[in-house]
Amino acid sequence: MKNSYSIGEFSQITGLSVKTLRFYHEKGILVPSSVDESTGYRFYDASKIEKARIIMRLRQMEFSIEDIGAVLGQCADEADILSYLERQKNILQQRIREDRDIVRSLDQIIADEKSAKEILENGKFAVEEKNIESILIAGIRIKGKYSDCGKGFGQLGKAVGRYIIDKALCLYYDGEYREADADFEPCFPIRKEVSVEGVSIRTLPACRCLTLVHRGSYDQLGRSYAKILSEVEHRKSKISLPTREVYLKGPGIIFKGNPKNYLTEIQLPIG
Amino acid sequence: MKNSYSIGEFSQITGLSVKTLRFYHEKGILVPSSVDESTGYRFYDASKIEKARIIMRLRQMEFSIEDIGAVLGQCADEADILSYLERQKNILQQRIREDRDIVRSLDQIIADEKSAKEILENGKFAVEEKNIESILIAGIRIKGKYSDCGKGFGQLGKAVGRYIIDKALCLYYDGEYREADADFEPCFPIRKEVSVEGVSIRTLPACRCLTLVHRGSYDQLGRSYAKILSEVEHRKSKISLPTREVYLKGPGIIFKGNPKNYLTEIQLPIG
DNA sequence: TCTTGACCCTCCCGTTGCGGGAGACAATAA
DNA sequence: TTATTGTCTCCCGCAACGGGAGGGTCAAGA
Repeated sequence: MKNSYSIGEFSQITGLSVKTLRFYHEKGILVPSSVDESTGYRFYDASKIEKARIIMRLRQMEFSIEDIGAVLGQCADEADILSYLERQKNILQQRIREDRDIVRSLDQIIADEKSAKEILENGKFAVEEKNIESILIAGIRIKGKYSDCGKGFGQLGKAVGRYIIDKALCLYYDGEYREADADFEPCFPIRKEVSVEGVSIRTLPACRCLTLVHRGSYDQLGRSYAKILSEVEHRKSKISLPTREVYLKGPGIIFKGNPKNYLTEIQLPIG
Repeated sequence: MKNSYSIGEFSQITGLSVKTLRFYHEKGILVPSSVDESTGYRFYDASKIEKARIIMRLRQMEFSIEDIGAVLGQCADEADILSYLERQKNILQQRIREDRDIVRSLDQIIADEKSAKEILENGKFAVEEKNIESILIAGIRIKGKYSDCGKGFGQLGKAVGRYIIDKALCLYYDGEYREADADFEPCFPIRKEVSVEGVSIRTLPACRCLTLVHRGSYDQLGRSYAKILSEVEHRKSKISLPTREVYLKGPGIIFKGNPKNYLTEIQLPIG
């Protein structure tokens, strides 16, 4: 058992690369026991093995070199570094929270795209009668032009973005198309009741609906309305307000995409 | 509404810093609509605003510049980038897992240190009679020298490290001190039954014990044993095997610390 | 028309924790 | 003695910018 190791041997022993050892020397956190003055060769003794182990442990816990320097300078016992440990823990927990938020958005986008793809491939694009379940929603009621709809979704996103669990929809309180003074309500299904100024949170009741999935840009929606309304007339059903549009696939969060592939489900509650 | 913005105006509009815009230009992911040949001034038109927004969204999701370049080159719709999104999600989930593991270790160390501090300050260091609850443990039984104990803990750490929920302990199956051929079992309390080759997983039954917390290095343990055994004799109690030592504070995960502050609870089960 | 201040340009350095490689000595083996 | 490792220092690169130097450009007021 020697008590003086060259940098290569010490690297073998500790598992730290030669480069890393030189770097730690430069940073002053793991200084060789001796350095040959003429050759500059570094030599480490056994006591440095323990120190190297400490540094590795701290690095595994994502401590910065600077922090490790401070810790090694001040502490000899774990009790001394409690504050450092807690700070590190907070930093990591913060990063976990951020990463989780991102993963949630990614999941949302992925799920949305997959279901849209499903519909595009297997959808019938015909009038159907369905039961719609009740959902908890957040909405902002607007009287004005349909083009203000986007603003409503923007506000909603800021207000309850964290709680959205499904695709955007819009409620229409007029029985007919209106160029101006339309009465409608952009909504998001949410997973939790929260109270936000100016946002209505409530449960939309279950209902039986005639539905039709419209494929294409929004200015072509009229055609699909014509189709579904002719079916309503044929059945002599009565529509109750508000009617709904569910935006199965619209301009995405990242890309606007091609309007030809937009999917919108028209839902008309009947009797 | 102009349709040509200087880099400063465009920076105001998009919220991206001038430096960042120049950087994105250099990387080729957000190229100005025109560059004045003589002055080098960059000019952006309205179409770039949307592109800037896309880039910001992707950056928020921690996509690298390189990936963003690839995405922008190949895709125009979210459906096209599903694979990228999933890859990104996996990367983030992996990081979350790693961070969580670190946080767990940190928590463990913090909790251990705090409870050790508590004992150091308020401990009685006298023989006490206590009820010990049953615990699920993982152990490796060893016949040899007490100094092999550390190896056992090492193996256990590798085998069930993820499931450890409390301080290390050791069971002693000999009624007396043995220099060689000692029969003992290093153990960790664990939170989950797992099966590992060579590791015994079982529930240690509850029992009533005489206990004494020893403060100091392990080679001084004999004194505390003398103290507690004299109490046993005084009470005329009978000790049942195995006896236990719980390592309340020993050489830490990071620092070895000062042996004078080590804390070891001796537990002798009585009739 | 001149000046002033705001704006823009390029180029270089710094960040973190190393890894890769060049060119030059040093130590060891055949 | 030579060949092969081992080691040294110095420099560049990474990712995604931020800071600053030193210099040219633009629009408005005097």
